[in-house]
This record gives sequence, C-alpha cells and structure tokens, in this order.
Amino acid sequence: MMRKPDPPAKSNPTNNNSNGATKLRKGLWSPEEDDKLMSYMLNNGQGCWSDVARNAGLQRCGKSCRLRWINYLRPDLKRGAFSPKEEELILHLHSILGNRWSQIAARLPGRTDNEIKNFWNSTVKKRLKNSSSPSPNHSGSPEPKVGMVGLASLNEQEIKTMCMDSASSSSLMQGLSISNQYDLLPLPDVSSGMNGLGSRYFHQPASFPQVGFGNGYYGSHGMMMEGGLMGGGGCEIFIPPLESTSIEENGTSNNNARNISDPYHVHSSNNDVNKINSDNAVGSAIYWQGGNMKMEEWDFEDLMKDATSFPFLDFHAE
DNA sequence: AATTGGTCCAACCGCTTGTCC
DNA sequence: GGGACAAGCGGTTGGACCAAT
Repeated sequence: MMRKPDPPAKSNPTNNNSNGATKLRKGLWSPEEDDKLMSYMLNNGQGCWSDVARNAGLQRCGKSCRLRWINYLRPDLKRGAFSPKEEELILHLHSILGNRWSQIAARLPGRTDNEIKNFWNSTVKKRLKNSSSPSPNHSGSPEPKVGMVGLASLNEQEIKTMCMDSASSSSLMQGLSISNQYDLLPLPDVSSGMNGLGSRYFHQPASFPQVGFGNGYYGSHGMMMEGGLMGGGGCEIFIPPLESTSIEENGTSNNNARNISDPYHVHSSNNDVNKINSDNAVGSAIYWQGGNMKMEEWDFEDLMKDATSFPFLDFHAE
C-alpha cells in the first residue's frame, strides 16, 4: 500500500553507491527497516536523529527516521479508528486551536499529529461538507452557531492578546478576523441548551458565507452536533490534563503498550497538575514555570480553563 | 471483468523554531 | 549578533485500496 518502497539494495546492505556516498532511501519503509529502527530506539533511545539513522544502519535521513518513529513505530501509539470520544475531542480542540495538529495530538494520547491531520482532512471535512449544504437558516435570520466554543467566553483583552500571539491561519485567528468584521455580538447564555454546553454562540451574519473548513469551525460545529457527534448530553469526555497519559476508552491509563525503555514516555500522574506536556508526540515534557511559559501555551491553558465550563467535559483543572 | 473515480494515509517537502558555538 | 545544524510542524503528494459503473 502507499508508495512502493524503493528497491532494496540486495547486493549491498549498506547501499552505498560507487562513489562512496550513501544514497538515502525514500518511500515506504520495509519491515526490515522498521525492525532496525525499533530495536535501535528501544535499546539506545533517541539521540540526534541523524545519528540514529546512521547507527541503526538505516539508509534514511534522520528526518525520515524521526517521522517513522513518531508516526508509526512508537510503542505507545494507538491503532485503529478514532473513537467517538476522540472525534469529539478533536472537534473541540480544533475549534480552539485550529490547525495546530501537534497541539491537538498532545491532548490525544497515542495519536499523532499526522493521524489527526489526516483524519481531519478526510473524514471530518467530508462529513461537514456533506452537511454544509446551505440551510434555509443561513440565508434567513441569523442562526446561533456553536463555533469557537472555548474562545467565545474570553474577554476582549484575552482575545486581543491571542490576536497578537501568532500570525497563524488557524481557525482561532480566522474567527477573530470574523469577529473584527462582524463584531463579536453579545452572547446569550444558552447553557441550558445545546446539550448542556456552557458555551455561548457566535451570531452568524445573514450574509456570512458558508465558508469551508479552511476557515475554521465557524458555522460548522453545530452541524457536527446535528450529525450526532456532539449529541447526547450525558457524554463524558476526559481531557487529558496535558500530560502524556494514555487513556483507554474507560478513561484508565494505558501502560501495557509501553516499553520501559521507551525514552518518550513522560511519567506523570494526574496529580501533577503543574506539569504540562505540550508535545506528546515526542514526549518531551514542558513544565509550567510561571512566566517562562510560552504565550501560546498560556493561551491554551486559559482556553482550557474556560473549557471547564463545559459540563460534558470531565476536565479537571485544579 | 475491466475501468474509473474517490478515499485514505504514509511519507515527503519546505518552512519555522530552537539550540549551540 | 549571526551562522549552522537539528528538530518540529503543517501542507501536500502519491499510490494502494475500494466501491461504483
């Protein structure tokens, strides 16, 4: 499947060409390459990736090795389809973070940014596309939409702060540009509706086009709810407290897939509320150090604090 | 059975960011 | 300060798969 692996260098395991320079392979990884990388990583842990590639006897660039490890070989990766809870969490996080796939992946233990990105670009987009045919409401009276669910309750100063944070093209920024253009209307408290969501609505101007997914969640999230993903007020989601803790469907930690020598496992407990791992993909722990915390992460934490207003999110902000 | 078009997803590419000297 | 290098990240590509025709 996928790209065909380059023809293996049968006669010369080192795959060196005649002038002595190592020709780096591209394309699909062979099982042998996977074995080499896996065993090397488990035995030696991560060093410089170019060293990993060289020392593991792989004719791959370090970058390729890194990608293969992160996206495929890591022992703590989940496999298989996204669960409804994961889908719901992705939707929520994307409404807050936009296309910051790594940030989203950091909150979905065992999932990679690539996986989430692919999931989003295929499944979710398709679903929204299928359900985004203009409804009568879009051309008529403004219909409350659930978008930017975490952002909506931020005050103006917080929004401005985030506005200065990044030139990202995420839905967050796009949502802000929308708010600039159309004003962030006073948001009625509709927490009793929308399955008990403690969110507020953005009002969609009657003339506001039904922009595609590239423009974020505006006007789309509600459709997902209509599609059932957000349905069921009793649905309970556990948002990992920004730690590299695998969560099984029942919310318990998943440690059985971990190898003790896995250098990427960040040991953590739910009690370590100040410990923040914003980069689960490689397991590098980032700790909250007060003012040293990056602005972007502060924003997210603030947003996630806000997310505690969602009764359906069993989020433990302490 | 053959063809075609859509979907999925692993992997690559290019850019940005961080770190070291 | 700035150049070099490594790592991280998001966007894109390309090929296998599969259903429809």
